[in-house]
Amino acid sequence: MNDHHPTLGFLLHEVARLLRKRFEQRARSLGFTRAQWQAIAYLSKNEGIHQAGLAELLDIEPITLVRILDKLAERGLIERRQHPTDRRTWLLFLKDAARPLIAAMQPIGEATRAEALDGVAEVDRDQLLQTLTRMKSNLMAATRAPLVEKEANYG
Amino acid sequence: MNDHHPTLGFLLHEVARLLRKRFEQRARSLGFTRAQWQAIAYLSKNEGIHQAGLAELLDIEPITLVRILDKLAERGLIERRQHPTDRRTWLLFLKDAARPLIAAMQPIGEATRAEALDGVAEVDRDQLLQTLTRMKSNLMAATRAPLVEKEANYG
DNA sequence: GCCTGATAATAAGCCGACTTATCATTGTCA
DNA sequence: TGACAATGATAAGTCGGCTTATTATCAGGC
Repeated sequence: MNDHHPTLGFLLHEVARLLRKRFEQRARSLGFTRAQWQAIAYLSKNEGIHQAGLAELLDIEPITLVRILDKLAERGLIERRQHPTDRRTWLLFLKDAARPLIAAMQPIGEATRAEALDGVAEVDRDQLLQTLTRMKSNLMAATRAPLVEKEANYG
Repeated sequence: MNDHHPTLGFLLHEVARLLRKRFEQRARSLGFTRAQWQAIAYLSKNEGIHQAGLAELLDIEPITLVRILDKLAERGLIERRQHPTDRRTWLLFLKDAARPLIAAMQPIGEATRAEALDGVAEVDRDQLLQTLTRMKSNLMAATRAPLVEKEANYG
């Protein structure tokens, strides 16, 4: 938190929030949310996956996914089927009702992205992706190895 | 949602979430959250502001701020005082208990940022800030002027 | 002076993220 | 083979966003 402009963290948080908000403004007419759409999108490329696996792909906690899937299942968009041998496990499948939605969502994502990146040069877009990807891997490494770290060691 | 790698929106969302999570891992010992810290930080530079004004600065909805302030007030970190003439309005002030926390938070923010940006060149950091700032203003403009737009006009 | 519209704060209720904990099941290995 | 650790799903409860709606109050115009 410097003088007047926010730090990188807050800025990133705000941009992500605005992007999400904008996406949802547009997607509302279709009647579901970014998180639901994301779950469907990933699932469409990985049918038959189990919940823990999908949560891993989405990089969210399993319990977060459970509730999203509950809603999608209620609405008849996905289906949980029993694993043939492991009775703890559910396998996930799209139902046909979900498929047209995938097609409908794509252009909304593209329009939102285009709007956000208006006036940003191609090279800078590439650079943005690169930098963010690096940050993501730094942070994933850091959050996994919780706190045996600089400040902990110094203290 | 392209083939295997996530779109910009999802990537941004993930990086922001990881950064937040990491910050909160570190700040937990101090006992408050990113949103609370952010409110305190902005407030420390704008004491005497009213709630609507602070919400505007933070770019969140007033009702979102109310709850954050409720918690901070419960813990004796901030104070709502009556406006001298306008009885609708509360003016916000930090209490002395909050001041040491500001000092404690700063290095946590810096450490988290440094960790996230490890291996990212100085120019690329600058570029990142610039691109994100541009995206933020694009999106703020877009979300304000809700939906009289491309897809709406074409339809 | 009074009505009407704007503004400040808040309530209610939804959503999706989290942590922590529980329960059933499975797999391992001594 | 039988105890125990690991794993899959879920529950409970918290947090911070949101939308929509309500209550007070203020400010202007007639």
